[in-house]
Amino acid sequence: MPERPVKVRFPPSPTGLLHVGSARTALYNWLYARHTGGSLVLRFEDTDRARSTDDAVDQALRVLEWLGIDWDEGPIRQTERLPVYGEIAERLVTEGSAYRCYCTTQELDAERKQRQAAQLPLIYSGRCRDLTDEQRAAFEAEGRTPAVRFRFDPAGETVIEDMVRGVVQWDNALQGDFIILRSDGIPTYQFANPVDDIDAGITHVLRGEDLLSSTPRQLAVYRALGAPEPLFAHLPMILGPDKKRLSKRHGAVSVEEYRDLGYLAETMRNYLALIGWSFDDKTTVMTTPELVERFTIERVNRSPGVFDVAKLEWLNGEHLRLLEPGRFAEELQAYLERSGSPLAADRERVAEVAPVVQDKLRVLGQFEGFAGFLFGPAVYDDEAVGRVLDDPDAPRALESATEALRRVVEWDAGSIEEALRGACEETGLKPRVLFGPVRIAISGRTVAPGLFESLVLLGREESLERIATLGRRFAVEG
RNA sequence: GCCCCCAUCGGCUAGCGGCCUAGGCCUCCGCCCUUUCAAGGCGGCAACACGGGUUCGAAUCCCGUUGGGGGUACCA
Repeated sequence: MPERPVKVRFPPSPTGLLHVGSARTALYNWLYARHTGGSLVLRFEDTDRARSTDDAVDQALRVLEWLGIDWDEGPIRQTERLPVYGEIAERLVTEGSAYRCYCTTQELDAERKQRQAAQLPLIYSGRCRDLTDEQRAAFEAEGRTPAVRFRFDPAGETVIEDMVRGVVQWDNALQGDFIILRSDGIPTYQFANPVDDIDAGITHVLRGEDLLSSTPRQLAVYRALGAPEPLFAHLPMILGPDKKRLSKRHGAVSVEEYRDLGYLAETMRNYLALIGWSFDDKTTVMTTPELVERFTIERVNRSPGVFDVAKLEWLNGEHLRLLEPGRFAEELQAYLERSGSPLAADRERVAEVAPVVQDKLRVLGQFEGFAGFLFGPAVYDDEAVGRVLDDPDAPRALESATEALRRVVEWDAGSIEEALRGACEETGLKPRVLFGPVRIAISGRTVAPGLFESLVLLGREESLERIATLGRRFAVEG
């Protein structure tokens, strides 16, 4: 095989939301193209007119953009190239590599049922393989519109050397003649896919393992057309926690959902790369440039992998912490805007608060609940408040904290900490006993950013106000 | 039914005949730190599916079994 520069492609069918499995395939193709200095072609396989939608195309484009996966050619749509497939199919018919098939769906179904019962492989019988001109004319006269079938030579076997699976072979007798052009003239995947790959000069086909068994048919098209064959790399499937094919049943399955939950694109690239590929025995957290530099097909593994949200979440925390503080604030702001959060309006505040939450969040979506009290009135969690009300030391804690905070001269984290620790000594209360009620008083919850930083951001007046408000509840309820 | 692929801790994986009393990461469980939570530090539980071979030696090679996945469409 002559050396050609690497050219890969990502050909989703726009029939729904872009799945994490498809995204992983897109990522691998992109990483391979970038790693090798090759190019990536984006193509929408929309020959299933019933299920393909423009919305799905737009959505895929948006996801790819968000993921930072860019392409060098396209996007092209197969429905824009219909005449091309028609011409090539016609050529194959003329050359004898394909023929018109007049069988109806009902006839085909009946045939299949028979074979099923006889425990035979479910392939087309070849009934229309060698029709005479008279027979064809008769069918036409009946009003039947033919589909075009590829004449698959049943002799011998098809062998490929898959880049991840090694040698894989199939008995050609078990392939059967497959349809390349439906009776309405629209090409099938088995045909349009290789035709486009040939036209684009694709050198490597990296795709999901679910497409492995369609390889012999596509290769047959390459051969019939006398085109140079690509190298194949079939990637392991991504499974749900129950080891079944990942689907909506398993929860979030589209990339967009993870984006909306507050995952970083950087995290998705890192995580997706790790299902089915590894750099070595100890590297987990990788930036995208590192991924590009390190990605090779040789290290792609063969076995299917389970999509593990827990690890994805952990990894997102890692990437959040890796962000330079300014970038973190930007990501946070962008996320809040995109998700329509009211907090997004106060950009300055977001920038102020960002530093105190950067090392605590795992996903950006936690921000509102975590730091919302710094943007407006605290939302009091009943359980947290109950904890304070049940605490016999709480009134004293709130009181002494109030006094200490009143005395603070410079309202900064250091001075506040000093003052509150002083209050601990005066009252003899342990830090956790004294700080706990204060935290709940100002934030409404037990889980929040650092106490001192929060007090600084809230300001003295508001802080004291909130502490007093909670204190008053002892009079009423306590 | 038929064809193809796969098989290491609960999950992601390292391992490409001796370096393996099987390593890393996530999860989980302890402990430490501490201002709750988170983060961080330390430690722990936990796997070569099974059965035959080959070999001086097998997680690594071969065969079979079992299990899982995919395909078998005028879907892609």
